Amino acid sequence: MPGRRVGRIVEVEAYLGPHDRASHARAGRTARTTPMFGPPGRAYVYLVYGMHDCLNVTTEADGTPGAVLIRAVEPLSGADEMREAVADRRIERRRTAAPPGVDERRRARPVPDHRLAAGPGLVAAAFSIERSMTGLDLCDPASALHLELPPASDRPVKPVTAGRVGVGYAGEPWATLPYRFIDASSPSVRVPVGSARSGDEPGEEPRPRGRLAANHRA
DNA sequence: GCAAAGATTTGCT
DNA sequence: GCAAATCTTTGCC
Repeated sequence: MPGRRVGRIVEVEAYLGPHDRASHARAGRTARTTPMFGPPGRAYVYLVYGMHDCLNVTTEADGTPGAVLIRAVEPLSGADEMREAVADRRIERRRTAAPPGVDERRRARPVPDHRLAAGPGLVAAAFSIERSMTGLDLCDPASALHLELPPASDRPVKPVTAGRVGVGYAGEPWATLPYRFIDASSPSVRVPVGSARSGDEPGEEPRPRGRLAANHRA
């Protein structure tokens, strides 16, 4: 399928229920957080900082809140489509005129493939994800946006854990619990210093991994 | 009803 | 390295 955007999920963060002071579910079941309380495998897309959409995948049984934030994806195919989608969204969300020369400079020095979806807001932009996709069944291959299992031949994950980003307001222990999961083998992530190496011992079960795929056009 | 802060990215100093 | 851009949701009066 031409233009199909596919990438390897290389960084995620886990958000738990109301007891997790860093989770949106800390406010309980509200209009915004209702999807977090729904069935697993569905999309929960929210707006952060008034400008970026972020994709979460619900994880718990229906009635129990929990989700995983997709923080970074390494493009495997459709990189040009992603670049176009990111550029489109930047223009789309721009309310004030861009400084002169900015767009020209960007065209002259395009973002390298591995950085196209190297952040939660960029993942949404690169895959044309928006809040209206909340509730979408990401486990259904027919969904415009969905999760896929990689072939066994994929390079192995170098699992690393770290504290979640931007949740200092939650206080301890929530701000520093190792709920951020990184594949250090990817050029699309930056491994923080002092982060804990986890698993990856010989003979251990392969770590879960996955891909994000978009069939829809930008 | 209003004020504050936010699971971020970008561009300039 | 820092501050701006931008708007929704939550918390408190």
